[in-house]
Amino acid sequence: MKILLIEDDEKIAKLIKNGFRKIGYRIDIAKDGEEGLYMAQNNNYDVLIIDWMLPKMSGIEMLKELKKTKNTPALILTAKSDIEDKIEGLEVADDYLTKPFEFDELIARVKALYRRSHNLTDNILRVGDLELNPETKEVRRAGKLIELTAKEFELLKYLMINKNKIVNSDMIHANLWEMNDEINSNVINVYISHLRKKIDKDFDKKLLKTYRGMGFKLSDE
Amino acid sequence: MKILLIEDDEKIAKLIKNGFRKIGYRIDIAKDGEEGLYMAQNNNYDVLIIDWMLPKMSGIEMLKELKKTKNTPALILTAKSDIEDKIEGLEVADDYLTKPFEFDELIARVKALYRRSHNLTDNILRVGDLELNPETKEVRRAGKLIELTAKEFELLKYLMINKNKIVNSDMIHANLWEMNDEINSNVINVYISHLRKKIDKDFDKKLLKTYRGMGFKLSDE
DNA sequence: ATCCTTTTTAATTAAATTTTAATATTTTTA
DNA sequence: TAAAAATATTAAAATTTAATTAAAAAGGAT
Repeated sequence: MKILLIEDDEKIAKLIKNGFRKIGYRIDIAKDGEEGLYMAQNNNYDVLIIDWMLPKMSGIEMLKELKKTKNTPALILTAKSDIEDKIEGLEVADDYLTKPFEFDELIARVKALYRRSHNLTDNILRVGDLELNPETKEVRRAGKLIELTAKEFELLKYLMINKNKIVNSDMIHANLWEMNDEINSNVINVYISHLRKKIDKDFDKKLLKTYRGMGFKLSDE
Repeated sequence: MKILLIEDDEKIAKLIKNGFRKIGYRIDIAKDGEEGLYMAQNNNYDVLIIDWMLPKMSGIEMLKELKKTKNTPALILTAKSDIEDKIEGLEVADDYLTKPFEFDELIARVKALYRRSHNLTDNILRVGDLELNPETKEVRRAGKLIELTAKEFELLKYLMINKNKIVNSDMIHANLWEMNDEINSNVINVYISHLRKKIDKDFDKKLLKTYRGMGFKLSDE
């Protein structure tokens, strides 16, 4: 999951970023409304978290502008005092949360937004006899539990969401690593290799295939 | 997809070139405005990427000149400082990007320009019962999945985009190979042969025909 | 701080695609 | 009909790309 946080207060930004990193989410940060708008327009984030009060362009303005062209789900952060008189602005947002808030609640709401927009109703992802439960983070093949590390899990989830599609390294990179992570090694190949060892090695039917010069595809055909 | 990059800084040029090669795009490089203009006028590129500051002729001048005769979509690269006072020049460009930029973003914008100019809405290409999905990179004939290598896929895509038209080896070469790749062999014939084996051999109706002295045509007539 | 696990890098090995080149086939035309 | 020209096919060489492995670095947990 890729999140864009638009928040001018560096401390809060860092705090939220670290919180989401702990649970394996990738997060980019924009420092004002304009930058946020630009980044949101030019990337495909799963969810936006936007502070109401921002330099250059308020969160609401920014979001109104964005929604003209793109429908990334967004959660607005507001102070209680703001909200009382200006509720109307919140209609563009998909959800909002008043500060101060519990971090767990922020996570829960972001997850909910993600699910809503991808219309995953807590659904288990399936490819052949391989199952992945995004909620419990359980992965099974032919009923047998498979243990994956966080990155392996994210990679598999990405491949499952894009099942039957060839996805190339750039797409994987854009989804599993943060924007400014330069990767000039073969991490992705290494993870593909690890994943194969865990999900395909002990089974006859291989689900994860390489398409040379094009990418990788997870499918049951 | 064929791109012309006009950039005098060799390092940056190489970087961009490699980035696009990774995702299977062909890219030629011009080192100054004049050379760029010449190459853009005399070839059919899908997209131009032009550095603003260039020896001999600035990117903007060059583009203004080009647009008199040809409407290749162009993206201008600028330093942030340039842009503030000279916005007016940017009107000739179809898009611009300020340095430093994220490579992913450049790719996304180039793709967007390409789609816009070709008004492609990511549609599945069809010729008779042969289908090619550029999104998933799936090729099927009569519903049956056909596996192609990267080059075979690109060739087929090119033929499908130009369905019912005779395309000759030079056109194919210009689109699937880089300009300075000298090919003095029969690669294209070899690929045509491979392609026939995969898409026509097992079927009665042959879709890919040779027109002696003229080229090849993919059609269902 | 230390240990353990995960992530990333780097080097090696393996494999498939791409290209070349030689040969065969088909079509044209003299 | 035979020779020449153009295209097809095939197999091998060259190149590129991916897989694997091991080690280093980074991150967490105790």
